[in-house]
Amino acid sequence: MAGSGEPRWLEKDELAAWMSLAALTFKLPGVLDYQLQRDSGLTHFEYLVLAGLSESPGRSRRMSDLAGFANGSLSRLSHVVKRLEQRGFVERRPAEDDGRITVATITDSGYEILVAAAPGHVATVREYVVDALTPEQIAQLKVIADQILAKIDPDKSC
Amino acid sequence: MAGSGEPRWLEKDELAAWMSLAALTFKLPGVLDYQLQRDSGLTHFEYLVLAGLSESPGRSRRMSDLAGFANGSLSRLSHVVKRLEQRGFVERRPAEDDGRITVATITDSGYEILVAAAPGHVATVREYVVDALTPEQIAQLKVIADQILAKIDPDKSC
DNA sequence: CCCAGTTAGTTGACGCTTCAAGTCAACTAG
DNA sequence: CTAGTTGACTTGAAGCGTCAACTAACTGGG
Repeated sequence: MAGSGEPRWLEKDELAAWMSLAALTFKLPGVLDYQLQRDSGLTHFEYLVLAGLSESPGRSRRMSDLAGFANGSLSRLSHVVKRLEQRGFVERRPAEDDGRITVATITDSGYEILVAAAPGHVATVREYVVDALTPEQIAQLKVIADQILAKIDPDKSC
Repeated sequence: MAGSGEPRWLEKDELAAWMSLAALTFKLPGVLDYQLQRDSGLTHFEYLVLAGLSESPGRSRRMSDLAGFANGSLSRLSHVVKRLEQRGFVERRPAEDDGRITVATITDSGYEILVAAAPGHVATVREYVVDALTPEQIAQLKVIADQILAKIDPDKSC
């Protein structure tokens, strides 16, 4: 698909909204990563991985789950978890009942890093996103983002 | 900043909206890049660079301008333009009046690539973003994104 | 049982982005 | 006019993500 004939061009306001969204997807990750990296030595993705583990039963989660939670590919997660393991923030071991499955667990030192990183990260999210919007806009944003996400992967119902 | 005392935690719905937006900023770029790469051998950033040049007077623009337009750092742009130049899609030369300035120009072959890429790209934007939303939501999205962007770089008024 | 097929995860190479350092041109004060 | 500073890029190295290939473990039909 995506190439047959002449697709409907974007209206002026559609284009403007898209350009704003595109700018956002380029710039927001940079802001988040910069703050986390500077203050805690973590990327946003690493933060999400640690956060995902910390709020799971037994502070553990299988790789595929975690990848879904952190919005990344399994391959990406595998690389990241290897590095986090080398830094002593997580551990990995195969599941007992199914040897194909790898279960990652956050360590105490990983948990400490996460707890130390959280306030600054939350403050940044607040500063750039939440406090920039009205409560009504926050509600709108969630609906909008979820509708787009539903198009991207239709299954993963949240 | 971003670390003094105990910052206000996120409310449940604030957190939910943020997680949706975060998921979006992780996944949307992948979708866009994938389509453009597969169908035209371009990244979204490269596409924006070519598009920015094509709609500028003389099909030319100085590097800093272009970096701002394409939402990237000057360094990133410099690398990308070098590669695009090697592929024959753009040319570079110093400005006549100020030798520090580099002016990039899209070539005919670059323009062809862009024109060939555009329909598929627009169709993708339509499929995943524009058609997922109501006209009202599109208007909301623009306002929301612009407000967040204004926090990120307060000067760059559009 | 056993082998083909599927599922889960890992790995290495390659390309891209970032960061810090470097270049060169243009002001600017003495 | 020249020494120092600022501005506009460019460059190289280092780190991260993606893709394709690979390994290992389970599953299911014959």
